[in-house]
Formats: sequence, C-alpha cells, structure tokens
Amino acid sequence: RRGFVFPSAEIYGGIRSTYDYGPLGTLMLRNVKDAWWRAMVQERDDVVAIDAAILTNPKVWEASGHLATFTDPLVDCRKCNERWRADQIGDTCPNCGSSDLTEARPFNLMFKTFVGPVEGDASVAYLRPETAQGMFVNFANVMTSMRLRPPFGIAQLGRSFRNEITPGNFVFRTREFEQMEMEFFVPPAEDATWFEYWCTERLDWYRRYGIPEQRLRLRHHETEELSHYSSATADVEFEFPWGWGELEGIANRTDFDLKAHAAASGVRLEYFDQATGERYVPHVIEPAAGATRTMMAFLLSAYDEDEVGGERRAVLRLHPRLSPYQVAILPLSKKEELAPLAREVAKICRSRYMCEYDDTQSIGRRYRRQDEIGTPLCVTVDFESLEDHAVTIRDRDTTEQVRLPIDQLLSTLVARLEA
RNA sequence: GCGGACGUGGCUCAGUGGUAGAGCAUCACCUUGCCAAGGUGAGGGUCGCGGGUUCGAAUCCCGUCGUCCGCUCCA
Repeated sequence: RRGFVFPSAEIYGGIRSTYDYGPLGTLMLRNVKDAWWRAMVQERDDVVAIDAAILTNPKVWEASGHLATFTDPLVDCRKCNERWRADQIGDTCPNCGSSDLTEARPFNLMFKTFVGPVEGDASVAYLRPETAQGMFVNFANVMTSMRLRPPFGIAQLGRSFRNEITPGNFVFRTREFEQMEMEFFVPPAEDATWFEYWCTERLDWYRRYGIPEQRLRLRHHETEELSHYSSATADVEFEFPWGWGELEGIANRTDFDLKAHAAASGVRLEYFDQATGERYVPHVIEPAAGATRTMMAFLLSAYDEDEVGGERRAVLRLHPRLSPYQVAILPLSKKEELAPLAREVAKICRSRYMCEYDDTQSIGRRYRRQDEIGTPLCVTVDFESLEDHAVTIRDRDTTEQVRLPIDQLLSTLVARLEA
C-alpha cells in the first residue's frame, strides 16, 4: 500500500516468486545494503570489495560443484535421506538398500542461458547461484593487486539466481535475490577463532539495526546438516511469522573452494610469504547474508502500533539509517507564504538526507503518514518561522517536538540521526 | 510437485444470472492551523486471464495464471 514492494508485472497477473521494489522499498533495500557495506567494508581495514560478473565461464560452476549437483536428475532416499544421481543407481538406495525413493527430478537450480547469437552447447552460460565464487576466482588478482596477506576479506553485494523448487513467504525465498557475502581468508590454524569472531560480529550487526533479541538467534548446524564444503556452519535466524528462518549463514568453508579452483584451473591459489618461506592455502570464513529477506526482517521488527492522543497509530520504528526517508518537511499550512521558506528548509535537509516534502491535508494526518513509513524526524515550518527563522523538529517515536533556529537545523539532524 | 481455499477499484469487503457498490485511501477546492479520518466535488474497476453455457455471466461450467495454508523439498 505504501510503495515498498509490488508483485512483479502485476498488471499481467504477476509471476510467481518475483517482486518489484517500489520507491520506498528501493530506498530501504539500498539502506540495508549500505549498512552492511559500512560494517563490512568501510569501517574495516582488512576487507576489500569486488563486483564480479553474473555471467561467467561455466568452468567456475564445474569446479565449485554447482553444475554437477544443480543440473542432474536426482532421487532422494526417504529412509536415510541420501541423495543420488538417478542415472547412477538402480531401484534401491546404495546406502541403506531401501527402495523407498522419490521420483527422479531434475534439480535445475541454476538458470541456464546462452551467450552469443547461436544457441548451442558451446555458448551455454549460467546466472550465478551465489556471489561467493566471484571472490574465489579473483582471490589471486585481489591479493596481489591490493598487497594483502591473510587474514583479509573480499566482500561483494549483488544479485544471484536459483531456480528454487519451493519459493514463497513473500520476499523470503525468491528465485532472484540479492546477496551480501564476504569471504574472509585466514591462516589454516586460525579458522576456528575467526569463525567465532564473525558469528559474534554479525549477530551484533542485526541487533544494532533493530532486530529484537528475542527474535534473533544463532543456530549451529549439526554435523549431518553441514554442506560438503563446510566444517562448521551457524545460521543467524530471525523469528518470522511462520517460524524461524535463516537471514545469514556463517560457514567455515575450509580450503575447499580455493583448492577446487586451483585443481581445475591449474593456477596456484595460495599465500606465499617470501620472507619466511611460509606457503599455505588459506581457509575461508564466509558470512553470507540475504539482503531482501533481511530487509523483510527489519520491517517486521519495526512495525508497531501505539496510541497518540487517544488514537491508534501504525508506526515503523526503523533505525534512522534504514528508513526510506530520514526527514519529512511539512509546512504547517498550504498557504503560499510558507512555501518559499519551507522549500529552502527542504533544500538544506536534502543536502544530506533523503527527504519528503508534503503540504497536503492536516498536519496530524501527515505525521501519521510519516510514522507509517518510518520517517524518524519531521520538520515543520509555520508562520512564526517567517519572523524568527526557527522550525520545529518532531520525533517519530516520542512525538515530542523541539523548536530551533534554522541555522542549527542541519547539525541537529546529524546529531539525532547519526548518534 | 500433490491436496485444499481464495482471486470484485490502492486497502477491507458487499453484491450468486438482468446494464458494477460501500467505507477507508487518493486528488482538487474550502475549513482547520502541531498530532489523521470536517465540508463540497472528482478520478479510479470490461469483477485475475481465456474459453464455454445462456437472450443475458462478477455470479454457472472448464482451463489457465496468481496468492495463501498443509504436505513434500530446502546447497
């Protein structure tokens, strides 16, 4: 209703599992990604960023194992839960001998496309199912060009595509989604320490931006649950309306990926210290988060209803860095006399923040509108402002107001929004 | 993928065979002038889409797409 998310191509009946982000959702999603970027790249001296191609050489997916397990007809044994390639086994499970197998299904989890004008095997390419491989294949380029030595990280933010069997729960599981991933390369002996470090660090990030403690948890995977590449994994989970769901997976990927790519490409992917002669393949700690589902978790956490002046109001108590707008400029009256000064005030605010200017209907109604989309501060310009050059700042959460000179406005906004 | 339910303006819904309705929301003007829902008026729906039955379909039938729930699945 407010322009956060729309079903994609809604006028044509939409398409399953695909959503378009509207004006407010676009701003908020961008803010979620910026908050991640700030914590993972900007504020650190041991992480650099890349932006790898979505289409890449299919050999990447061969080496990573995605091609084999993502595209073959597979059957599951209902008894022991082992998964087999249908063309490699008969009617019974090689593990437990049970014949209670699922139907063979092609797990085409990667989207296939064709590069170049001719459709054919030589030009097949895939949309990346994760951003992680971009960091692994660029490991040597990044390390040498940036003069890095472990421990260091490579971060990337971008779209990935998976032909999920069961998408659903709104933007929680979609076939096209946005990932926020970082591969942290460490000396092999330090992997356990860094794994713990990143679990703590990431959990803290969600708390800081507004996920309440009781709806947040870190769940360590059982040994049987671990992916083939991982020696330890913990999920940051949020309590969604339908239950606990993963926001981020923190995995110790060991040296699996670098070794796989080294073997497949013939290129040495390792760290070599000339001074000491030390040489090793770094192990990787990977905090991999979903941007879109994280935005949803922040929205769900922020939604609140309370009473103001005996009336119920809906309010999004979003962290100021996450809300679509930080400031709304509201001239108290629509009368022409106020507009020039109000526009001037808006221009000041816009120099630093996303702002909305609204002069329609009553001031109370406009406050409620801003509350509902999470705008933390409203600045009102009234007739007195013309005389004393002062404006009123109104707070979303407390509804309290303070009046201050316009020349102190920007510094006050900074103090209140970036505390 | 299987089973079930549902699909009427932005939202919530009424309308069950005879020329599309309400409240809220939106927009304009007026009013008010610091915490929404005063006044007047306006815009907006071929009732998800396609086909069938019928003199006539939002209403009945079939198909399809989409959504939700359950199961299954979940690198």
